[in-house]
Amino acid sequence: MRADAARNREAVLRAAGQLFDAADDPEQVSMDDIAAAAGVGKGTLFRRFGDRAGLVRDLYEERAQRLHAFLEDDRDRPAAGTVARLMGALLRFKVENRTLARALENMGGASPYTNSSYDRLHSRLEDLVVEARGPEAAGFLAHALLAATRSDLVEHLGDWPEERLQEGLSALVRSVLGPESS
Amino acid sequence: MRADAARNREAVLRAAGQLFDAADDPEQVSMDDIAAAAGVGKGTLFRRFGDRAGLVRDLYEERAQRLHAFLEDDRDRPAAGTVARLMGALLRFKVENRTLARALENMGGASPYTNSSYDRLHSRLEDLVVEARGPEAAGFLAHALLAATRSDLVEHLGDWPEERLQEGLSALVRSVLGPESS
DNA sequence: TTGATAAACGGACTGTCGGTCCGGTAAATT
DNA sequence: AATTTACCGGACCGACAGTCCGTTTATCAA
Repeated sequence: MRADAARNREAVLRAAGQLFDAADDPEQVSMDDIAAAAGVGKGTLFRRFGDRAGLVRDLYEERAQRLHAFLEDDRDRPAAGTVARLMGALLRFKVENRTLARALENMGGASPYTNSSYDRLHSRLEDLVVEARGPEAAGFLAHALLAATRSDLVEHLGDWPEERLQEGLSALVRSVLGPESS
Repeated sequence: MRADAARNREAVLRAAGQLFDAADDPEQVSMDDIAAAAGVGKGTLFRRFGDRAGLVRDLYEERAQRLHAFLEDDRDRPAAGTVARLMGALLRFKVENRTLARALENMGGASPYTNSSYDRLHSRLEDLVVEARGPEAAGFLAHALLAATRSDLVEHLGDWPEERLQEGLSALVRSVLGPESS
């Protein structure tokens, strides 16, 4: 990748990140806005990212790296509470990246599910569910846990204090994995 | 409402229903398509339904009446298994109305949550959760149960036999409400 | 240093779609 | 039959995702 290309890629991701963070609704952020804010032509956006979904996915996954790094560190902590910590961290992430997460999840197609971050979370969670209660329905239960952090649900419950959401999530985790999982 | 207006309203809902049923992706169905299929001008659509979201909501709620009628009948059946029956019926509904449900849930804003069908399901479910395990986190748990039937999840799991989805849902219900809930 | 080459650039352009507007049409009412 | 008024349809508009192509520039070999 040529140097100017790499520089522009960074500029675009940074600009898009700021615009999504500042917006209440992902639809307020157009591709033209992003190009303008990055000081770049529109063609550059589409050449690099393919389409809007690609740009949003790349930005989301870049931000999700922090989350996955945390989960990696978490591997050598006590097993009890691992799922609770994972879900807690995920909710934090969704709250901190509300608009970007909504952009990703509303993109149509199977967008909430066609990104590597989701796959990684799901397979980790599935393993933990199997460990805690056996293989029966483990795949589905892992999806169900993740569905409880869907960003439009978080948005819908926007006037709840985050603490209350965390308690709800925690009750859900205890229900699915058993009381010793906290 | 004038007679021709009522007639056109019906024609539009019927046409829209057929188009969504035939489509794989809600975005394949444009407002122009619906107007043309209904034999009606575009203005008529927007005058009656306000915008695309309004039309989709009205159509969805019309179809959901069957579901709510079933849930009403279900009130005088044994309490054990009520939640499981409700969730099962809801999943059936989502499968039978896959594309329409995706249209509703992807409409942006808090669209999956701003329709009377969701509110009714949520409050019924919340009551049942309170009855089974007390008020703690009941509201959130009811949302979480409903989130497990999100139509894009159903879509993502499109190659699972419906039976397997039902089993997963059933395992989730037993976890949240206790084993005597089946 | 320079010249050739291919990658990258940018912004004008296109097609589509949701939503509006308004001159015409026909129900309803007397 | 005349009048009113809600309703109709489709031409029109603005916005946006995505494309195209003439121009620029990084790279590298001579």
